Amino acid sequence: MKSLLETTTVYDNNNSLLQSNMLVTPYATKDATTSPLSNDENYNNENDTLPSTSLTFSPSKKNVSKRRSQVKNACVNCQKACKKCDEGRPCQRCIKLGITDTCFNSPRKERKKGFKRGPYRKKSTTSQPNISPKKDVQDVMSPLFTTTIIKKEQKPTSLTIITTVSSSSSSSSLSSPPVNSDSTLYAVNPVDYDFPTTTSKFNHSFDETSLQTQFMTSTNNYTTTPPTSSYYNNSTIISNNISYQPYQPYQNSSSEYYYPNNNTYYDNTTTSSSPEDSFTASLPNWSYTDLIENPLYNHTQNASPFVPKLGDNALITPNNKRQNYETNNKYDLVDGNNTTIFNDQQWLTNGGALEMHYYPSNVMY
DNA sequence: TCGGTCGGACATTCAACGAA
DNA sequence: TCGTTGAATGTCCGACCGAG
Ligand SMILES: [Zn+2]
Ligand SMILES: [Zn+2]
Repeated sequence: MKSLLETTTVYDNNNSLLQSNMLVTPYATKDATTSPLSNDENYNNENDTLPSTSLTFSPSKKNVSKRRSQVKNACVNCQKACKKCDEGRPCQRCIKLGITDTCFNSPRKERKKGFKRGPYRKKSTTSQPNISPKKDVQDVMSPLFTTTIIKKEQKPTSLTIITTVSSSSSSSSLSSPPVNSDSTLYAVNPVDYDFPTTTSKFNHSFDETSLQTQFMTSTNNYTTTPPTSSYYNNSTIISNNISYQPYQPYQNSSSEYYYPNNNTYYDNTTTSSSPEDSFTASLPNWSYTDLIENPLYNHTQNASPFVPKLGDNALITPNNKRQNYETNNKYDLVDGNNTTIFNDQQWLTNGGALEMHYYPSNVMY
C-alpha cells in the first residue's frame, strides 16, 4: 500500500527517462565495485542507442557485477514479456510496439502475513575469507508452511476473493457504513475454478457503435455459498445502453447478489450506473461473506489473489485517471486476458438500501 | 532482423525475528 | 522500538525460436 502510493506519484509523459533515473537508483550503495559510467541501464536492453556496456573498460569481466536496475512496477506488457520497462506510462517499449493503450502498472500481490518463520540464524561476524558465502544447504530451516507455487502450466483461470465484513456487533448505523478497508480478505485457492479461460471471455470488440459480442457459450462456475453457476449470454438494452449481464446473478439467503463479473456494458450516456465488476450487498448488521470473482485479472501471472481494498485506487492507472462509471468504460485486453484493478468502492443507496460497489480501475475510457 | 517466449539470475519488499 | 533476516515477490537478462 505504502509503496503503491509512493511509486505511482507522477507520470508526466515526455520525461520518463529522466524520471526513471531519478526514481531508480542505478546502483546499490553496497556495491562499490560497479562503474558509475553507465547509469542508464534502464535502456541497455532493446533499441539501445546509448553506449551502455563494455566499451569503456572491462575489468576481468568477473567481478564487474554491475548491479541491475529495475523499475518498481513494470507495466503489464513488459511484465508479460519479461522485458525491461520504465517508469513512464506508456513505457518506451509499449510506445515502440504500439501498445500504449494497454500500458499500465501490473497489479501487485499482497504479501502473506501471519506465518511463522522459525528462529533466525545469527550472522557470523567473523570474517570468513572467501569461504563460500552461500548458506550451507542443510542448515536451511524447513519452513513451517510451504506456499503452493502455482506453475505457469497450471495457471489458474479464476481468482476468487472472499471478503468477510463483520460489522461491530449490534448497532451499525446506516449513516456510517463500515469501511471495507478493515475487512479481512482471504484468498481462496483458485485452482479449482475455470472461470474464465482465455477462450471464454467476452469478445473485446469495443467500438463506439457496434454491438459487443458476448463470447461466452459455456456455463461459468463461480464461487458462492453454495456454489452456483451462471450463463453469460444475456444482453439487455437499457435505454441506449447495451448491457451484458450474467444470466442470473446469485442471490443468497441474505439477499446479497453476486455477479460473475465478466459482463461488460457499453455506456454512451452519462446517466446509467455501472453494474459490472461489482457486487452488491446490503449494509450488514450481521457478519456476512461476500465473494468477488475477478475474471479480469491478468491470468498470465502466477496465481495471485486479487484483493480489492481501499487504496488500490486509480493512482496506479494510466494517467492517474479514476474510474468513472458515467463514462465509457473500456477494458484493456492483454493477449486475450483482461486485466483490471479494483480500486474504487462506494456506498450507494439503491431503493433505500445501502450497497457497496466495487469498481475496476484500469479501464480505458 | 524483429518480436515473442521463458528459465532463472538478479533485485526488492517487508513481516517475522530478536536484541536492546 | 528498531535493526536484521530471509522468504516472498517482482524484474528482466539472455538464449532460443519462428515469422517476415
Ligand atoms: Zn513497460
Ligand atoms: Zn508499457
